[in-house]
Amino acid sequence: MTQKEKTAEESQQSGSSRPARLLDVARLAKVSRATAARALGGYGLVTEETRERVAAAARALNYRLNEAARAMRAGRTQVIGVVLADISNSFFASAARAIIDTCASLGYQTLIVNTDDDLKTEIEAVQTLTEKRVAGMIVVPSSPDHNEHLQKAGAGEGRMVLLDRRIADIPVSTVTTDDRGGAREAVELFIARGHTRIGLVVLTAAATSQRQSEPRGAVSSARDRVLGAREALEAAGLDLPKAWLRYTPNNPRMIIDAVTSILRAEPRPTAILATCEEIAIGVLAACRALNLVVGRDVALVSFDESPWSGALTPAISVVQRPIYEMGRAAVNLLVRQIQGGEAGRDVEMPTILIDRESVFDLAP
Amino acid sequence: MTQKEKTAEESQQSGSSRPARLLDVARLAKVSRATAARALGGYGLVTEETRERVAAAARALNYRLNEAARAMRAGRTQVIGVVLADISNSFFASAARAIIDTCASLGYQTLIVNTDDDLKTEIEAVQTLTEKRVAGMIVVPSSPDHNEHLQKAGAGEGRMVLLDRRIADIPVSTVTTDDRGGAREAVELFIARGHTRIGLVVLTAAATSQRQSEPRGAVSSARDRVLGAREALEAAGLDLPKAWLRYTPNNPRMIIDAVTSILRAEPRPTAILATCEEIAIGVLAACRALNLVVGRDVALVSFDESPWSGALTPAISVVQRPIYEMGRAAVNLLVRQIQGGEAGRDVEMPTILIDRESVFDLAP
DNA sequence: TTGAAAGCGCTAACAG
DNA sequence: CTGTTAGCGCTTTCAA
Repeated sequence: MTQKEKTAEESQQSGSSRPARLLDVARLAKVSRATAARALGGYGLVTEETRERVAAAARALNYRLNEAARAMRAGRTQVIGVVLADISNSFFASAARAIIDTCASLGYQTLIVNTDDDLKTEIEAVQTLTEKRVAGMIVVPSSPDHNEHLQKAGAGEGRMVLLDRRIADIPVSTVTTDDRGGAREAVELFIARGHTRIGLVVLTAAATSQRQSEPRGAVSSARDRVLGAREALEAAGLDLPKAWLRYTPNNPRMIIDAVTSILRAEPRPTAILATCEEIAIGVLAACRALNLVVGRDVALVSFDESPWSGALTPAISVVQRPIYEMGRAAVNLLVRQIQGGEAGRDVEMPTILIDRESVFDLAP
Repeated sequence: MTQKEKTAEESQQSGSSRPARLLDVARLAKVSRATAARALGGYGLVTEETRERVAAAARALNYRLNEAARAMRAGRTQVIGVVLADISNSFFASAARAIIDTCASLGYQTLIVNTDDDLKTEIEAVQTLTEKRVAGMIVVPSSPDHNEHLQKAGAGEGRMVLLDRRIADIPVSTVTTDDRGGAREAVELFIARGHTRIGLVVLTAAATSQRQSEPRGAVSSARDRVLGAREALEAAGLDLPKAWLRYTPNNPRMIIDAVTSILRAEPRPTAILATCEEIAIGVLAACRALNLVVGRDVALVSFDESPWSGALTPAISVVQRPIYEMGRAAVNLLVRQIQGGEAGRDVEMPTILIDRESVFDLAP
């Protein structure tokens, strides 16, 4: 025992002393640090007897691996960063849930950052996560145009997967849903029920106030939903006049105003496609205020299933997206990149139209 | 230039080389590591000129601090761990939003773990976070009884704050709301409107199926709401027969069953207090199925405001909790502990009863 | 005002 | 099968 290392008190009192290090365990078990590491880490060759002695020592000292040290040595953490607009939004919350679960099952922890769809915040977040040496990140990009920061981070050591929104010309794999197809089906349902005056309310952080034309910087999922709706309308020879189309930022008051202005048009649409839950809520609120009844005066389909949708009267028809699966797929793609180094392809998941009661039959 | 350290290629090509270290910056700026650290870290004494040279070098090399190394040296990370039941649940999602925001503004990142209110998962989560050397954690405890793991983690280096639920006999500061008062006010509102048959549906992970008596291990917030409701009933000389009380786990089907069985009682209650959003949704669904109309046949008050509550017809009256403020308070308490070492007191925040349309007047 | 050097706790290459 | 040893990148005395 000629070890010259600093003598740490081998006290077992939990409160007073600093947490035990590997060295302390090794000492108590009367082995070297290397052996202790092998025994605890379950790699290399160690006698069963030694292993047990080490395990006992670790238990006695209440030893916990110092992840920071391990991360430093490995040059990388077991952490995956998630950059999204707003965790309190139910879509992102569900996606986060899936991401956290999947990460946990693969031995990763999850660091979450909100951007409020602000590009500057997003750029900072990506930098911070890079500094933290996360193993990879999952990003819901706030802008379809600006991607230098993603390029830089994704190209380097850190792996990256984009979620929910595509970005042009960037070699980063992306998990999305078929928003276009979902919107198309929704509008086709309206048309099949006899609706010809169909309105569309689009939520996008790119708009600063409610407006009739697509703002610069609208994100792919929002644009795709408009595209899909237009496709279905065109196929049926129907028009989408500006009076029935609104883009609005995510603000309850402005959403209600946007819906209201559509419903005040002459003639007013008999059906509205809401591009997300917030808009659907706005449609409900606006109809209430205008004394219109959803499911009788105004047909409604909304993107994204919510626990409320099916419980309301009338039950709201929705374009359901496989949110949990999206989050899981993103993590799997990312981890495969981290571990295998393979590039991974883009994934586009199908939507499901759940037809409930909010799309009434418009007698011809 | 007789530095004997390994020569790292000082290439500026972003893709090929490893990220620049402090040493690389120091070399390029022709100073020592210590000086470079001082210049970049903004502490100690450095000439303005040197500082600028270092800054320029850092920029040129696209230098990013290695947080893992810093954490290892400091023995602690700039990360706060959050252990909660389910991030996809809107209450926790909002709390998480507040926590992440507040952490970010104070220079901390946020690691989130879901437990699904499972004690074993919670114990593991606390251990993992301890291993990661988080600066502190915010825990929504899944059980009012088992606290050894929290004691151990909270007593040692890592600081801790409990959120939403109290635990007996533990020296850890806690942020809660006045659930008892909130429930009391809600029931008082029912009574003021002439309701005397008042039902109560309580969500608790401690129940494995819907039942009429309080399960072991129900969490303080759930129990307090029952207590508060009972207080108001007693004060009015009213009874709470078992037929009008149900405890149910968080499962849509079981929630609906619980509500349905109450509404099938003879006589049936004219008012129901729902202890959370999930229950409120269940009440809506059950009423739908039974052809009862909320706000006319059944009065409803629910805990926790949701964007849907005010948009529905009838608009749902709720006991609103200051969720964002709770999360913020928890972080502030925790960070004060981390930095100042002070113990920090418990915080109980008030609720607000928002009276909308779901509590109708019961003519005498 | 700057530099040299000693570790933080862990892992892995190499030697015994 | 086990031990010795050399760092990972950073911060921080202590000396110059």
